[in-house]
Amino acid sequence: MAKDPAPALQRRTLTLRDVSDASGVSEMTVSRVLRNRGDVSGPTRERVLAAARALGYVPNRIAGALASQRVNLVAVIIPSLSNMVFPEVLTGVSEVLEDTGLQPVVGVTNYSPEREEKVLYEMLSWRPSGIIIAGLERSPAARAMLENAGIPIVEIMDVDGTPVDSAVGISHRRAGRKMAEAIVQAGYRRIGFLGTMMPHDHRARKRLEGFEAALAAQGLQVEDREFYSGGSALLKGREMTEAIMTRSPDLDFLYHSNDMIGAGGLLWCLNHGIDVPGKVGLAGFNGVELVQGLPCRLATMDACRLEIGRRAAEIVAGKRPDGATSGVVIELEPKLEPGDTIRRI
Amino acid sequence: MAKDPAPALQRRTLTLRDVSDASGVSEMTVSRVLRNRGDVSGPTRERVLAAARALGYVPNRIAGALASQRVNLVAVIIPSLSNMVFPEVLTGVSEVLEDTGLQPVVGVTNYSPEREEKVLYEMLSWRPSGIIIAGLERSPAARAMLENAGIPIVEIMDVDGTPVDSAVGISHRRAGRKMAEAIVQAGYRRIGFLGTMMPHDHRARKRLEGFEAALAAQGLQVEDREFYSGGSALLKGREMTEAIMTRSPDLDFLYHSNDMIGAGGLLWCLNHGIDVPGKVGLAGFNGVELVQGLPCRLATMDACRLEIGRRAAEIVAGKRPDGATSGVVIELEPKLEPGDTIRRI
DNA sequence: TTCCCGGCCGTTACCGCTAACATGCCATGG
DNA sequence: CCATGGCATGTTAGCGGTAACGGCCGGGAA
Repeated sequence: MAKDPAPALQRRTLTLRDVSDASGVSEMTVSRVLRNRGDVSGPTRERVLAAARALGYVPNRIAGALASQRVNLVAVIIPSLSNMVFPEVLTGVSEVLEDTGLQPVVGVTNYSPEREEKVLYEMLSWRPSGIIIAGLERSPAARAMLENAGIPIVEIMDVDGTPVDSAVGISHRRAGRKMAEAIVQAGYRRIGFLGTMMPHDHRARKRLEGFEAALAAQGLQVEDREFYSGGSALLKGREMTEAIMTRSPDLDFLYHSNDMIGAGGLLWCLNHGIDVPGKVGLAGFNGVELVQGLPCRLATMDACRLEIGRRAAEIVAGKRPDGATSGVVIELEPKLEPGDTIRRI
Repeated sequence: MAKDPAPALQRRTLTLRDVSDASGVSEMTVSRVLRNRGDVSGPTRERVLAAARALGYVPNRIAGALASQRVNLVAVIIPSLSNMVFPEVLTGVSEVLEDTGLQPVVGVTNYSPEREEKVLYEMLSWRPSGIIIAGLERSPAARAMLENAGIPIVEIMDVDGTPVDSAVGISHRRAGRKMAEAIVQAGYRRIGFLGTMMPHDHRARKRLEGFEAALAAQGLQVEDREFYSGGSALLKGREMTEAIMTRSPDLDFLYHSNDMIGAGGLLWCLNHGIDVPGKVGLAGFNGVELVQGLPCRLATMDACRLEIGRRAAEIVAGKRPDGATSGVVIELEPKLEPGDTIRRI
């Protein structure tokens, strides 16, 4: 922003008044210049900008927001930052918000409904002009807060449920189903499942539900399953795969609830000389970049993370072609990427 | 928070006034109750809380912050969210801030000085009560903003330089040096380097500088090098390793600027039946969880990310034993984890 | 010339909340 | 008995901006 190093020894933080004094115009005029709003003559504008820069003035948005009843913040509430999927959603959001004057503010819930409630409350207390929040399942209190917020709400990642307002995501039930169908189609019959032990990861649960439903439709079922929580997902993937394959050596497919444990499973199989995808097939979920670097490409399903972030941001920013900022529901289509770990028929 | 779903059909957002009307006391008393400050009788407190809950009132922090001149926000400014290292720093920060009433707000710069300047300006305009910011290198304007902010500033990750105020981190030069010494000690002599092409990743640069300096002290040098930018780091690690080993087949050690490309390199070596660590040794940097899941543990150096986050937060929160909130410099000691990819002597 | 209009800038009244002070009440002690 | 003091509550005056409106001035239209 400014290019001059501001003067040393500042007693208190600067206000519009300081800039107006320094440039000989009213505070209102300074405000107009700094916001680029209303008519100000060229020379005046220059004088004001010079003064502001020289002083190192940084506007006080708190005061500005209170007076104008407008806040350029969009709350983005997500369960976690550590699993590669949400950072990509954020990238999409930032991209779209970039030139709107709006700014994303991130809150993390750690998959805890209590924390979600707290984070939401905290966010709302700053009166953001929109909310993007992961998932459709939440406590009654959280739902009430969203309903009464009076701002655009976009629930993301998932469309299997009833949104408060708008929603952008994929159907995880359908994703699970699709994967099951592809697996059965490829001739696998004795299928194992490996996943996380997170009661609040509703999307993983829905994928499994869809997966099992599709198997059932073919007269099949999940033969064995293995769960974990915490720790290095890659390592857990190895360990769980070892465990399940020892216990049920006749499994011919391992469906993992995410790519990271899937990668671990793949590494274990390759290490043990198991023929992939001949003897055992593998699949994960999310389509993270990582899988491209593995010795052979893990089958996965792209969760459309970037696109979800973009579309959600477009809604809150009023950037949709139809201008709608509420009641929009967008279901994206996850793409199956068979990679090298499902037999080609 | 509240447990009742708030009443439907809210015309405008609620204010203290609405709660005070509903509970028959003054706004000031409501304010006292909601902030748990000052004396309020038990019954009054109950009535007020009940009314607030029933209405679904959410305080307006904007007004509160303006009136009290206090903001419970701590700005955390980092280069990226997508490489596993900063989320862990954030975890440490959140942990410590948890019970202080302070709240972290994240800004991402994408390793761009211009964006850093913008993000910082934006953050400062909300008058946070502290700043935690990655790195020591920044534009004069950014430095000036920090110097004039009048709040605790903690620069994190790195201590090789002059902090504006406080700093918590490791010496990346020393980290590079230490790794070089361990490698030479183990008998490796023809050493290659693989890294990112990011002119603004000063910490990676410093590690390389330290690394080369230590080699030079032993009469050695980096024999070949390979750089990348963008894409899946794991895949790039494989590709770069293939490239460098094809070009310089006599290299006996590959030092990677981060664990992700190191993991890619390791997978490539294992895939090509190269004896690790006998014929070729490998090392990365960061100590990310991921490396534990690889077929053999990549040598790495823990960057103390969690601890850095914690210590930084303690400073801005005034939680240090000595209560200092400025001028604190903490150098943490990165630990070499030799794993299985450096010969044991 | 008069009138009107648009460019430019200032004045006033808040935005919703809290610090600081004022007030009323009751129990207590001299 | 009244002064004293602590509790519980109310009143007042901003915090630092901005919306809305008003005033002044110069120039083109009537």
